[in-house]
Amino acid sequence: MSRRPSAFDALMSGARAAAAKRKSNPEASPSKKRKSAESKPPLVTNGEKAAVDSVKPELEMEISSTGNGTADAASSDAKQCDPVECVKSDAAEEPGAKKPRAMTAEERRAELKSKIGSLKKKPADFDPRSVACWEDGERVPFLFLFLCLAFDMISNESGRIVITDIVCNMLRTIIKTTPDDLVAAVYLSANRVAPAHEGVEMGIGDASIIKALAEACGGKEAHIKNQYKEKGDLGLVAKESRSSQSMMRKPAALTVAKVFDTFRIIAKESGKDSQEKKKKHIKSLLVAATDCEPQYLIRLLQAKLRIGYAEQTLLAALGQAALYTENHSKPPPHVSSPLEEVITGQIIFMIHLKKNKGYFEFATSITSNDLEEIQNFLEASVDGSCEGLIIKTLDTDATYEPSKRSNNWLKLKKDYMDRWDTIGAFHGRGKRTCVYGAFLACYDPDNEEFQSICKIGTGFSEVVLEERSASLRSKVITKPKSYYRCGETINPDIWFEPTEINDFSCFSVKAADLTISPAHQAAVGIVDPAKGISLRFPCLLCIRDDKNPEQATSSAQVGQCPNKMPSGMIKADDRKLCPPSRCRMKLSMESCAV
DNA sequence: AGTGTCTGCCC
DNA sequence: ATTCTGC
DNA sequence: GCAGAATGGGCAGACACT
Repeated sequence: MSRRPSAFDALMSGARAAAAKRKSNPEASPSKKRKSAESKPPLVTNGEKAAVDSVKPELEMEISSTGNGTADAASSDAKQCDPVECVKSDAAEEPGAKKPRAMTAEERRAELKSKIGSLKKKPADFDPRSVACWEDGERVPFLFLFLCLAFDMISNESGRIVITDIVCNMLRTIIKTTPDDLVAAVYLSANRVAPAHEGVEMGIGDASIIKALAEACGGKEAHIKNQYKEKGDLGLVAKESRSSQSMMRKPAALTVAKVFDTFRIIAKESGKDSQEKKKKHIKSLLVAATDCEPQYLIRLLQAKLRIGYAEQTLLAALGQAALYTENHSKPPPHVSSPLEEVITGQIIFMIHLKKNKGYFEFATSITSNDLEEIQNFLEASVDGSCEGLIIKTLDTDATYEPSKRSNNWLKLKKDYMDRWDTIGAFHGRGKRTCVYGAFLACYDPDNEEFQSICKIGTGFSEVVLEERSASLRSKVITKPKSYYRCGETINPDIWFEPTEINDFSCFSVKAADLTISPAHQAAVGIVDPAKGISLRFPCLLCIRDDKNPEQATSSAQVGQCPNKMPSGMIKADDRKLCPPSRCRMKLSMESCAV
């Protein structure tokens, strides 16, 4: 259902008063020039403040406007006259228009690109008008947003401060010129379509995107998939496979508002043929996209912007932008605080329990600071099929704080350790392009079959991943061996020679648990006639490259019983609970986020 | 109506 | 979920 | 220590396909 409210949501839900104000004035057409239309006090800062404050209310308005418009997506598309066109005609009608000739799209882009660098200035030195190549009130070009966020800007920066400054300046630019677009810009750059607690999702995944992409560029799905594997970035694939259909008439340039609206429409589509409709919307965006736009459109759809910038940075930038554009004399009324939301959540929870005739009960607990005692209690809990313990300090005032990790509440869990061979791998994506992103581990029951047990994609340092990828690349075979047994839903990109032929090297893997798996085949037939066993939270510990290894875990061992696995080793964590020599299992402590 | 695929969400 | 990396 | 970006198993619900 609804997720935990984030700081982002809290911020975005500011100033309902402004909402009321705006709702009473719904005529304010976004495509009209703001200066004259709103005729707010001459003091710009006030206008900007309103813009910042009204982020949420505006969103609500937009939602309702698109929602009430028409059920049919196409017509609602059409109804929203293209913002750029509107503005252009506006300008043409206006006798005193500053810019006599509308620039061509290319000219605009060139201008934008040449100016965009100054976003890097310290906010104090930044003139929020200096980079805008659109007029006040004109819809902000989508390209602007993603030139800022990606092109030579953020993606080439690694310092948080600089990135925050850039985003801050970007937001200020929008606030200054087209405050109506702020909501869309903020949501887009947060890669969201609605506040988290509303649970609105686009319902678009890689598979749908690949289909849309294939149709958009007239290629085959398989081809797109291969490109994806090769390039590790669907966005790049989109960018490079430009539409093959010649476009006689270039659609109007994408705007921030247009993209955001379309995303909302996509999110709202449901029921029969909804997938088809979503695909259509995506294609329509792609057709209109130029430059690096396809790349970021696709990345947005995937919710993988991966430019080293995400919610927290946006938050900081938003706050900073607000500081630069207003005087924060009075906090907006009725800002719902995170605390409020939490309380609300609890009430809902209790109602829910009542409905379902649930009840509370105290967890089994001990009070102790004796390590051995805790250790025994942990083992008892594990024997009782619990995941582990929650440890809570009694010294400090350890209240539960949602979404926060602290050392006052800790999860205490056990780990399993074992060694597995590798029979396959998957191409890495993003920063793992060109290396394998995950490996298919298996175990070998008495040398007759290699049965898949899990994929492993975490625990690799970059160096290890590089090395492993390099050394395994020479072991690639075209088809899985007949004695590789692996669930049908698991399709590695690459298969490897069996490890007998390799120089023996297997993975030391740790896991939180063993589970009966519908997908993996380890020890199939032992625990279940059709199901195998898999690992929960598998994670690479190290790679054993010795020539004379002990054998990897055998079928008998795994098959015995989940939760009863012989544990390999004993390695204490940074925060030791007990001396390693006494541990039979690794104690993994983490702060508790519940 | 039954099965398969995809997505989101949980951990 | 777990983990690694750069700041 | 934080933020971000890689990656895991498994399940339920929604659609699409047959």
